[in-house]
Amino acid sequence: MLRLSKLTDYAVVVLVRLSGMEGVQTSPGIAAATGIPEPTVAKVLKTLAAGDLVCSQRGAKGGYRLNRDLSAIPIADVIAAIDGPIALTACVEGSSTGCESQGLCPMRGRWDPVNDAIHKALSGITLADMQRGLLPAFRVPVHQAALQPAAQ
Amino acid sequence: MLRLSKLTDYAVVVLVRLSGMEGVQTSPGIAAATGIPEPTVAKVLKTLAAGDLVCSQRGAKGGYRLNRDLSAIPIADVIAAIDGPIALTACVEGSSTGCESQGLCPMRGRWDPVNDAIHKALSGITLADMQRGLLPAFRVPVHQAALQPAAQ
DNA sequence: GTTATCCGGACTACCACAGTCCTGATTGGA
DNA sequence: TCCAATCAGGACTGTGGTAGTCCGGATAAC
Ligand code: FES
Ligand code: FES
Repeated sequence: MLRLSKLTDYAVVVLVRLSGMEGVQTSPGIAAATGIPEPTVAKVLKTLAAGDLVCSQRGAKGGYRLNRDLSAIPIADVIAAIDGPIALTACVEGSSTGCESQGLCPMRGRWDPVNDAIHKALSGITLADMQRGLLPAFRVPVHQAALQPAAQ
Repeated sequence: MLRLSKLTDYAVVVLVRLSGMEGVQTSPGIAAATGIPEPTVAKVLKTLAAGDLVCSQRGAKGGYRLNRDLSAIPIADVIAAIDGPIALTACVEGSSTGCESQGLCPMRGRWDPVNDAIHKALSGITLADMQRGLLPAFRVPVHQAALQPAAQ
């Protein structure tokens, strides 16, 4: 299904929420604002901090703050921070678990360009792009029939 | 990691192998030629047949045969046949498990353009492209046009 | 000193995937 | 006619990664 982890979805929500305020925001505050469980928000934020997407301030009155503007954060960075480097298959470079049939597989290295294409695609969309159209989202009725991916 | 299943990798290998010969080929034959375990090859072929990528001939002297040329099979089709419809997150259309916070999540529907961009990228690369290693490197359609969920 | 917050990790439950195998249905040939 | 080869479709199990939670410790404001 080519699906990315749910944590990445949360990360986008959290990052967009972080961009709204100027000062630092705490994990419980973001959890309350987004509806995501608090421990999960903390986990996401810690991972994002490790990926240099947000910076943290410890101690009382501490919290998290965006490191760059939303328009400077491509989705590829979020995915890489949460899910690790983008590696479609076990055979592309950068994958931890090497492929066992690298010696005789005729497709060796063939996935690399595909992987690169996806990476480029995800690097071309920033969080600011995703945020666009966010305003009416609160009152939009439940409606998901915009796309029909089963048209292959 | 945005990884797709290993079965999809096998499927590409199997399909490329199928394109080499003219007549039908059996599961054990392909397994021997590719080094992939025979039951796995059979499973992949059955799934590909269900997706109309290959056609099968039952009985003695039976086997599998490509339904279209490699250049007419985009990778998106292979992924869709093996891994199901491309759905990055649980919130995009086509996902089986709906998102539980659809009612109040501000990011609802925001992943659809991203998903569509990936789908377009994968539809622009065919198996023939992968076989040759020559890729239309700049056919990655991720620009402003891809962000409008009007196409497809 | 106390309190609020982040840090880093360990921990478990769960589910999708990978891989195998079995029982039929179909077809060609002996 | 009967048999052998082959696909069809599912059931089955082990494994690995993900989701989510929790704890003790470090840090900084008050
Ligand atoms: S399957 Fe890994 S190199 Fe081909
Ligand atoms: S997390 Fe599913 S709609 Fe936002």
